[in-house]
Amino acid sequence: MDLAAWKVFLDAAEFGSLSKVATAHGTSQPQISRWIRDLERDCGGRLFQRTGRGVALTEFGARVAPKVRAWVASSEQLANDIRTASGTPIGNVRIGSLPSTAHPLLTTVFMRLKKLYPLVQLTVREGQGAQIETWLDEGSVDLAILFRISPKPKDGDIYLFGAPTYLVSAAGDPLTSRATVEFAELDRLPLVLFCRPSGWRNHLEEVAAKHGVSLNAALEADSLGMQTNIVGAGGIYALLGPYAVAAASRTCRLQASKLVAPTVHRHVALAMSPRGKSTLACQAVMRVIRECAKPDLMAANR
Amino acid sequence: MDLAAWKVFLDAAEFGSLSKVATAHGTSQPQISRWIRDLERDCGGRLFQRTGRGVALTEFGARVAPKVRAWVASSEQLANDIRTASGTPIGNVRIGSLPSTAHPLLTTVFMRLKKLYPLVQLTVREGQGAQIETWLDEGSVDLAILFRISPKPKDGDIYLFGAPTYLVSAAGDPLTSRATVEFAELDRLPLVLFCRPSGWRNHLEEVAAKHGVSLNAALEADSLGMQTNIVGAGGIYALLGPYAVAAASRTCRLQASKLVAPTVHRHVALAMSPRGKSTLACQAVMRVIRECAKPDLMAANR
DNA sequence: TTCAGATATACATAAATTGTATAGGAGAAA
DNA sequence: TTTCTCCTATACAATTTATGTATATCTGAA
Repeated sequence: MDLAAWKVFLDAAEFGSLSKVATAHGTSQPQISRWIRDLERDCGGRLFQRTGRGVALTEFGARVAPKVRAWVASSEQLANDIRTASGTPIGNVRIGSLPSTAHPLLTTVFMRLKKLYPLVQLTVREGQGAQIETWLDEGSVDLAILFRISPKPKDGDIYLFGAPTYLVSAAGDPLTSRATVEFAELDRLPLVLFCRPSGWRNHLEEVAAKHGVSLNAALEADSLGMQTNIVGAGGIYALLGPYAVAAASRTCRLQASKLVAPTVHRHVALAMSPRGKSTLACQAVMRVIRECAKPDLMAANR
Repeated sequence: MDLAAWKVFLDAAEFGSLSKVATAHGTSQPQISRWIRDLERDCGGRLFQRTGRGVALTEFGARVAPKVRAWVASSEQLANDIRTASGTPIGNVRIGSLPSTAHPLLTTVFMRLKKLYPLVQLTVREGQGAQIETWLDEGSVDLAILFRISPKPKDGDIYLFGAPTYLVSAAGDPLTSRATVEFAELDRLPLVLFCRPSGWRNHLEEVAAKHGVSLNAALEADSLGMQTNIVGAGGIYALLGPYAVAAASRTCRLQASKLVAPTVHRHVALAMSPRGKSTLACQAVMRVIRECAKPDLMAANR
């Protein structure tokens, strides 16, 4: 009764493909093939029918799948119970984060965590907003740090701090030489924007429409590095948060001006996966993140 | 959540000693030590307190032990369910057997089993009567083949066939030259008998007392091989069943005479462990054993 | 303080797991 | 039907992991 192998079995039953399971688990396809073979050897019967286009549960496989599902759930429940009972946060916590906030916030979190809870292991995946949300829903990350637009937290989200939006250009650009720039000035300005679908992109378009401003998406790029370099070359502008500006400034000589009238505000939020197991380790990481996100600490790190 | 490791944990909690667990599992002590260490690493807390005279559960260990016990039970339950659902007998079946009946009965069983149910793996342990009963009670064997004296089966035992008792001597001995020998003739005869405690030994003594015969235990030996060789050297007699006689005859030149007036009868019985899991494999093995024990087949193999 | 009995560690060896490359098959499309 | 494509299974080499032996270390008892 190998827990990992049976979890693979359940995944394979769901995906209908060993290759996809291999990708999802970050391993090779032959490996999955062997694990399933071993399970079948131990059971004395075929669990899957190989169809040349993937795998499908046999009648036997379908019969045991629900029992296995229940057992896997109870096993993970027990693992959590034990770790909770130990009183020491331990285990792996997976965080999905925006590239811009990964550093320095998560760097600080990591250092602090190592000191306070050395047994907690952090896994950080970087991604764009929509992808991080997908990860959260799938349960492939436990926590996420992302932008929220709504002024009030919901779904158990915790708002860490607000993030105004800056118009970013190459150094020396007259438009961004002042401390602030009005939203209306964005009209027909060549912008590099994030690819759709993006909640942030939608929000920008909405605000623009409300103010009769037409956004000119000269380029769509999800890569922050690419946005940065394009903007650095001059003649094109980006709309970024403070972290992204700070990070980008280390690479190119840039100049940023705060967007006002209206200010476009986002919130950096800490979100939990709805499928999340609320382990001690997870709680500890959340606690540390909130501590590290205190404004005074942030200022010191910025 | 490694099932095997947690079973070791439970055993260690019961025995209070890693060394004993190692012996019971047929592995080395450092191995057990490492498994426990790994469990403790994964849990984030000490499960055992090392006392210099073994190990004792910590408060934490005591707290998780019942949950682990329940989970281990449910896991094994599931394993059985799955194998039963497969419809194919599979898995390991452990049989405790008397040395005398291990061959040829179990040899035949093994061959037949391999043909009918190739996925069933047999583990045969040989031992004396009392030890086999211990194994049955402990659950360290699933099935046992042993002697029963009572004329009627009980406890779910299945009687395979009757086994009369023979007086065995070296070849050429006048006392055993006839086909039968009367019980009364055993009086003061130098005998090699099985060690106490032994149900068989007790039964012999009882019968002897009832007939006013005094048994002379010139030697007590549980080893069948030793009994055989001693008897083969002459001047001393043994009381054995037909299988033992047949097996011994292949080693030494012996002569056997059936004990009568009264005949002392035992039954070769198939017993199940009270803690036994009635798997398909176990049922298959029992079926095959009963088939192989049919008198006509036995005669052909004798 | 010494001794007996137990667990932990070091290291060499044996075994298993894993990934890459490749072969073999079953459906889909022409 | 035939070809093509996508997927699973197998061979093999390299690495990692697990295991046993010998030994060190520790704790409680006399």
